[in-house]
Amino acid sequence: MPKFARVLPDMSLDKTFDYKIPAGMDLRLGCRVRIPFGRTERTGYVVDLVDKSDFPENRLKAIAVNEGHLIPEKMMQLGQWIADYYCTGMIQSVRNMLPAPVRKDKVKEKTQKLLSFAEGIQPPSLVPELEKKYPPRAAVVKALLGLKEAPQALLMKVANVSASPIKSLLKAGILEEEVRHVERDPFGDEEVIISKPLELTDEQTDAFKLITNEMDEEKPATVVLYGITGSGKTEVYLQAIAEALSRGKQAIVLVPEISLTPQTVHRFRSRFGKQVSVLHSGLSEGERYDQWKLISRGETQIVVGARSALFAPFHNPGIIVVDEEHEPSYKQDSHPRYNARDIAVMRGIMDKCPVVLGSATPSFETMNNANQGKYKMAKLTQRPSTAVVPSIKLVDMRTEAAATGSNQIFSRELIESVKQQLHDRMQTILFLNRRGYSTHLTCEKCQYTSKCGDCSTSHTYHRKSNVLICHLCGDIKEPPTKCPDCGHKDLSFSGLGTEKIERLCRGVFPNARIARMDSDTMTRKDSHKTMLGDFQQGKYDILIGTQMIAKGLHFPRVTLVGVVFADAGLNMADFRAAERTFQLLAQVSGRSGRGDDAGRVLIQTYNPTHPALQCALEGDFDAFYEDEKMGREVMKFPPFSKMVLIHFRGPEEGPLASLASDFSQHLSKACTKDDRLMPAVPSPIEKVRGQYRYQLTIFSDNIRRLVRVLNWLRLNYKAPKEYKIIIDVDPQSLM
DNA sequence: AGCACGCCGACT
DNA sequence: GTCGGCGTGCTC
Ligand SMILES: [Zn+2]
Ligand SMILES: [Zn+2]
Repeated sequence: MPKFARVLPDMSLDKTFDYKIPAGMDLRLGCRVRIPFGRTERTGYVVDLVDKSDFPENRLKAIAVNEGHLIPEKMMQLGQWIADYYCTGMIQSVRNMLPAPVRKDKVKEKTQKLLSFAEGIQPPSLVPELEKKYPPRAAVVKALLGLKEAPQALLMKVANVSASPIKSLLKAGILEEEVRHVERDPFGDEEVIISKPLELTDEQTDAFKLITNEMDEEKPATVVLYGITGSGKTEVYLQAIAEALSRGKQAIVLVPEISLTPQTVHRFRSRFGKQVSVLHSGLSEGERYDQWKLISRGETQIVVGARSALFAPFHNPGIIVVDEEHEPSYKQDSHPRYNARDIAVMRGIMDKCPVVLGSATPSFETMNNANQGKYKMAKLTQRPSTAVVPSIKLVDMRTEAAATGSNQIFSRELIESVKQQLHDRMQTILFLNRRGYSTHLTCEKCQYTSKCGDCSTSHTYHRKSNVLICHLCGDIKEPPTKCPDCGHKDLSFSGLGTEKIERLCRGVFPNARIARMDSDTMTRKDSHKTMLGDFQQGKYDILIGTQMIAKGLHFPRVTLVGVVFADAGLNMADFRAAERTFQLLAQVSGRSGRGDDAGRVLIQTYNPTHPALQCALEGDFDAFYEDEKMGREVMKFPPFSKMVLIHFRGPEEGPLASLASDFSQHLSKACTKDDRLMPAVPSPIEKVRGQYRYQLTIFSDNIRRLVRVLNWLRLNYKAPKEYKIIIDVDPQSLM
């Protein structure tokens, strides 16, 4: 055992302190300890074990208590990597790896009182006499003969008695009570019938073999499982996981929060039963605590969960699955701003286990890694023969405008189709391809959006100063007073919203029952679920919404999906606009129909030749990838460079702008030819909750070096009071 | 980050 | 006289 432990106190101090290790204390990296600190005692984490200290060794204090090993050694290494790469302090990274209830350790172990017969009691012999005098007590004894031991509530139910006969039996010394620790059960009383592994198709077998072969490699590769909707990715995961378990290892399954439904968890529980634990935001503090402890004690072998489940404290994971790997929600939007998909790959390297990235529409970065040979690739292209796919059609709104004499929001074809749906008592989803806040100036009629020629990115409209700004290069432009394409005078800042579509809809279909879902109407946390539930039960005919209604796409009575303006997504000021639009349309088109009618998808657009739309229409992912590759290579957008976004926040605009440009100056001194430092600009959303926002973008061919520079600035560049500098490496949102 | 020390003003 | 404002400095 080394002489000293380097300890990180659990407060936002982010400095380590060395301590003597008392004789006989078995410390490892990742232990939680109590340390004397100043004149008090506090909690900390052991981050290093050393034989020499920089501090005068005779002044070192000793660790007070070892509270136990919370974080596996390799995860401490992972935590340090995250802190370095995403430019945060180690303490934030360590905290991030522990669920709040575990870190605060305020959760009480749940206990249950179990009733059983007292020792030395011959219960059957008691029954005849009790039956004469106290029939309820006899019922309790008879019930407990079968149960052997039971909590009071269950005993009352089985014996069909009140609490009093049990109390009497306890008093008489016939029953005794034992207090025992139990785990809180997040699964309710759900009965699980264990399912047998399904027979794999040839493609699934190939995928399975590709993954499991990696388990024997010294340096297991990451495998992309590219499988169209309904092609059976999950069965491949399940059998690969079984293989990892058979080698005495554990498995981590990440699923995007919104896909983490009881049905998803059930798929895993019905194969692996009690070996499965879950970690997600729907758990109570106590449940989360218990699930984490089960994993930590090695009592479960599999975890299914959202982003943070990646930090499940398994000591020897044998496989890590990231389902729907393209989902932007894998990126955390607070410090440390890690992407769980990328960190999964990193954990796979550290734990020497294969990582499986599954998706029907892999992200461009992942495809690129696969095509460059960094990742291996397995494809699932077949659906069961019983599956039906919807018919997809692009509706050219330019010819629609020519035919009707003016620009329209709804094409005649869409209107007729909806009317038919209403007549047939079938349901319709009207989809607005928008993500978050609209920040560009768009022609309401023809969807024209001004773009920066240098950066092929939409200009951002800033209402206060009435200018268009390119948020990458800072190019400033006067907004046009009328649409350069169609001459329309209303160029709208907010873009077409769901509200307006609802209004129009009520006008065109006055008798239809219409529901609208967006982040404005969905204030309560579960109102989203409620409305989807109501829609599924047929309480509405038409559902209007953005991304968040994606789940409804799979409801069987939804046989028409109208994408109102596919262009809205393409015009977002984000180099991933085309990719996101393609993924969304592919998802809409891939809706798995059951029964005989998968229905129709109508995609309205002013830009029908756009590759993202054409390729989605034809389901041609490879063609889309090739086209997108050209665009990104020319611009050197990620993954052909790395991107860092730096946010500046503060209460006054002038000082904030100065801060941003001053920081930029300091940064530019440390930049090399490998870095492209863009000017500081006001953020697309200039002000949020009284805080002004500026941002600056850096592209780099040497991210490790850039990150070292940024870490140095983070520690040494002091922003004025009330002003914040936030570093976001590999951003998913450019706002 | 906490927490103490410390050095000034305003209230009993 | 003492209560309390938060500036400065330290924690192995
Ligand atoms: Zn530009
Ligand atoms: Zn126009």
